[in-house]
Amino acid sequence: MSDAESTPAAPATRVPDQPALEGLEAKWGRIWEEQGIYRFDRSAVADRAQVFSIDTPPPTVSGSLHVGHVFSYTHTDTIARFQRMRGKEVFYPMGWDDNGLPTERRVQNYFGVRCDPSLPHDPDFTPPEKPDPKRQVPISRQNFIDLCERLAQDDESAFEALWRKVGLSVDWRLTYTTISDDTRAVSQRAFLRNLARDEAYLSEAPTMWDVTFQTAVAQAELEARDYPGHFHRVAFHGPTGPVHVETTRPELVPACVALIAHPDDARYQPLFGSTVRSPLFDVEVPVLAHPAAEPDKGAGIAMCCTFGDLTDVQWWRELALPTRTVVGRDGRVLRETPEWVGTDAARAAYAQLAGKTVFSAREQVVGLLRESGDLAGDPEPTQRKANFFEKGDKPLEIVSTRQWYIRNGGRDAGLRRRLVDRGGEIRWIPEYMRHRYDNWVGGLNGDWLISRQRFFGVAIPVWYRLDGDGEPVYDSPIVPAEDALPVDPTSQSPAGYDEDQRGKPNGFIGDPDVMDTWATSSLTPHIAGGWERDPALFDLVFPMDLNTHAHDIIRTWLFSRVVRAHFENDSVPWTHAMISGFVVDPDRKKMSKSKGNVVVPVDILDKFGADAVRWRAATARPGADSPFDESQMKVGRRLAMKVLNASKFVLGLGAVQPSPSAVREPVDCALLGGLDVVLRQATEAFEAFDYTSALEVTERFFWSFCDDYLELVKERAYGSRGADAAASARATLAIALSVQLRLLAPFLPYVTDEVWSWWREGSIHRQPWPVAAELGSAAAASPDLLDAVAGVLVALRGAKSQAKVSMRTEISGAEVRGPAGTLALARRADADLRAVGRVSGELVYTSDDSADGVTVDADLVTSDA
RNA sequence: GGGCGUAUAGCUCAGCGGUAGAGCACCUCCCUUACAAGGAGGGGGUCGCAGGUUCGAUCCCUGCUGCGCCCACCA
Repeated sequence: MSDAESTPAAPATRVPDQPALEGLEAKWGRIWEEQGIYRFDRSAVADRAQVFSIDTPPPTVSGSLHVGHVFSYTHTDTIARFQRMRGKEVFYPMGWDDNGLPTERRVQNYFGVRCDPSLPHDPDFTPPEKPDPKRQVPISRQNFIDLCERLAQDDESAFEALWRKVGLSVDWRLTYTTISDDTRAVSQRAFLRNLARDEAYLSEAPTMWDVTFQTAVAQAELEARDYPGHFHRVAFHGPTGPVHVETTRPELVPACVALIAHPDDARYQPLFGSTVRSPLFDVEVPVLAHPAAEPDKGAGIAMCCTFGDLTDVQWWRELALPTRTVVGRDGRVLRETPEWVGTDAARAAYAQLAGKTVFSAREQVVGLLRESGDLAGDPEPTQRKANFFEKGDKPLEIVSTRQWYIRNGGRDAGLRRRLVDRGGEIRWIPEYMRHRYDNWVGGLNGDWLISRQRFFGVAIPVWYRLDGDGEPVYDSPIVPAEDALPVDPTSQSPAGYDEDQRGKPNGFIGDPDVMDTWATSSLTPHIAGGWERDPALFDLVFPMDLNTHAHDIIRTWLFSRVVRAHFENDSVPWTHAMISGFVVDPDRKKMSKSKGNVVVPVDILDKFGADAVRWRAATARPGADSPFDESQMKVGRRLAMKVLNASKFVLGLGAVQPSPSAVREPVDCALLGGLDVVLRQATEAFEAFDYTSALEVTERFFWSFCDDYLELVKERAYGSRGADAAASARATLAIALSVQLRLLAPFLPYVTDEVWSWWREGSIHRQPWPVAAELGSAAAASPDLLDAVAGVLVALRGAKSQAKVSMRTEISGAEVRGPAGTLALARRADADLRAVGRVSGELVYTSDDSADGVTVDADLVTSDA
């Protein structure tokens, strides 16, 4: 068969005998880090056009990463790797969102402590050994913040380890956190600029308030949830008899400031302008008309309280109603009897509510109303929606507080329109995600509330003068110089004041609040890109090229960055937004801890390997939700294994020299012709951020390369038909392997770099993306020939399979029937076909243009024949 | 109630004016010296429903229905 001439020379390769996926992640993770494969090298960059910069979401480190995160970050990574191979210098930082409420909450549970800002700092404090969540130890603000930082660092290490395992090609030198000094300075600087331009302002107003965390929350953090309640038919005492309202919140009767019906509602028109008295509390309230009242809701007349819901706020504002607050910031009825509760009986009734939670107060009021005869009938159960803080578990109250806001168009149609237009400057992938943005921005009904009454966050960098009576002067805050940032106004004094003037008349106080974490993460392009810290860098990376995350944070993170870049840079923050779907459970339900259907990424990575998980992630198109299914991971694993085995085989054939000039056999030309098509399609898809199609087209080619082409030419590559024919096969195999490995590299970074290292120098991830020129003149060949040959090959195998014999079975001769065109092509590979089919005799080609495909009539040489 | 998406083989998804595709699962076969976490072959679909446009519709249009997500709905 093979003489000395045609036996492949010992290849200069380092192919292991038993290639395996195990261990690749540790091995390559280490090498990539040591060699700085993914480093952003600005010295290699002459201008902005050579950079591809990515704004990737800083995960909340106190939370947990789930498979959906792995998918979404992998999507980004495939693009990053493609762009890097295309010759771009990729700016791909990772951030950790470690400030804010989630970290505080985790610290409280983890260490069993709570923050009491009135306590002094204890430098020797150590957290309790056995945290008791029910009896949290009160500690000072500084001690609390120390614990937050400590725990965040642990969490960040764990997250980084996971991302490294996934194979994200981030430059880990660029990592930022949202609580670092640098970030706090950026966040405060941007805020001060907003303040100076009147884009940020302080205002006392009714605010959505979480009673558990005792902080204000923003519109974007609201979540409407079903909440069981009862309709109570309650009688107000009118001039001509009772006026019944229906309410789910009878405990707010003492907070009632008006009854309101629709101006056209004939039932109540006679009452407009008159007053009624509230039951139990005997407070006189007007009956008013307002178009927001809905005649077909409840009794058609509503009890307006300060504040039961956002409609109450609207009425209160538009009808200039008084404020009668009865629910405090702790979610309990105020202990002190309000001055508007006048009569002895009313005061006695109020006393029974004072200090109770709204829930207990409600029961109490219902009892009292029943006794007084002001409750008509029994309360009717109802399921209603109530607004919750997305991280909270009690319905929000509305309380009037002084808060900082950043304008976002919620109260300014012109600004709102400009921000919608900004959305139009961004290329959305998929396109329809733009609607989510438009809907959200178009539906805003208030500015962005950024202050939080919490501790572990970026301080609002302002102080307030105290007047001669020690009262704060809120309308002219004292601000620090930008070069003094970051500042902590609760421990540092403003310029021109001494610390001993803090809290004294004619002295100052620091703003005690911190900014919400979104107020800081809205600046990630600025934080990562070196805004005002490294202007040359910022010019190279901003506006960034790509933003990616799942669709749930379009309204928060995405929108807030658009707002900040609009104000600060008069620009979009990035030119492309690629939005991922969710990984949902097999029933297409959202994964959540409470449902117990969360898949832990580490488990799945350990079980199938990073390449397999990445493959599965890449099969989820942008925007599309993906049901989690382990059997899909197996397919990715099989592909990764196939890459190892097929490569080993190809290299073992001595196919190591990708020299296009040696390619002359028709089948070989056809293969490269087909690869040329694939190369173009994959490149085009990647350029359009369609990583799924890039993978699909590459993978389909790769499988047929393995199943058909490789089988077809292996005998020839061994030398069965002489040196030139062998050289043609080997050159083709080497070219095809080199190109396919690079096409697969963005998806399977571990196996492809492993295989690359067997025969080439350097990391595959720094190789140029393949181009048609590498294929030589064969690229122009039609792939049809290979398709025709594969058709005959399938028919030959089918004949054996149908006869239930081994594929090794010899065929003494066979008749191949099929369309003339197909047969003419197949004939050109007659020798290869006979070799792979083990046809000892002749293949007779009989044209039959009526045939659908190719069929084979084979004479099988069986042992017992 | 408004918006968006989606509906193709048991499952996950491609296709998108010209006689239905892939992978998984299933069935049959093959231990073949790259690969048994493999290989080969095969069965399986009136492309959600009803209209319309067209020579022709899974594909375009209209309506309906189911599912999912976002928003609104707290009297």
